[in-house]
Amino acid sequence: MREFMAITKALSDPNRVRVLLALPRGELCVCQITELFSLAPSTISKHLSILHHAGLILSRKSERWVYYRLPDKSAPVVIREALDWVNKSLAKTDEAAADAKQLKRVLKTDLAVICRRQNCY
Amino acid sequence: MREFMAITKALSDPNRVRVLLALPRGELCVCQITELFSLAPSTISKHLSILHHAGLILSRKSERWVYYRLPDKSAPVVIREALDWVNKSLAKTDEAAADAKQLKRVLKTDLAVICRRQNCY
DNA sequence: TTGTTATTTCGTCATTTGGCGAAATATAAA
DNA sequence: TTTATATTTCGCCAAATGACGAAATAACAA
Repeated sequence: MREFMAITKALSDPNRVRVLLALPRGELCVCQITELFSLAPSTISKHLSILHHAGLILSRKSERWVYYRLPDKSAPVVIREALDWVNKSLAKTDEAAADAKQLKRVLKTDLAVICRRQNCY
Repeated sequence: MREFMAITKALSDPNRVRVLLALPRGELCVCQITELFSLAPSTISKHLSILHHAGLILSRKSERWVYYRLPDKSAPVVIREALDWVNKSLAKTDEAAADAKQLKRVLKTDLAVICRRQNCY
């Protein structure tokens, strides 16, 4: 029950759901997600921490960057079903399409440029 | 997206999830649910309103009582999948078992007796 | 070493949430 | 009608939440 509530609480914020919708195309580092949503890095970090704590995303550290990704088929059933439900329900919505478009732009931009941009906040 | 977030927000409170776990055995009126969870009637009413607004439960008024139930197969896919996910994930947990046991006791008790008991709060 | 940079943690603030009791509403009974 | 009762709405309060910037941490570069 505790584990399940961690998942539903993680899913109860729209920005966290948007993160889950952005990740199926592949892992993203914190600054890319920050750029995608135009929120403060500390805010994004908190959201990612909540998603990670619930088991909805995994992380990998490489050099100076932390990359977050969706778990694979070996994840617990409750997690896989939650992620399937989210994607099936929202993948084709306008919001997801708008984020996908913006994500394409972010992915085209050099990572160093994006990270430097964060200092403006 | 808005509709989806109404569902995830409704699922983000443990007492509301407990309501969904209590209903598969059949509809319950507000005072039965109030008795089951030992919360104030106004609190239960608010929870039921949130679940109802999200489409996770349906209501029926009969005489002085309002009965809440789970939607049937004709409900939107997003709703059915959410309810399936909740039940599949939690039906066999200790919390659900404890509530089921308590529910049996509530169902054995005369409705009039239960309702009168609410005045004690 | 020192400095740079990506991320996280901490402290603060405004908003939301979940709880309650009192009052309002709606329906049945007298 | 008046009374009783089941539920909802309203107003309040304490706690949780989501946002931010500043400071701390971690890892690379000079």
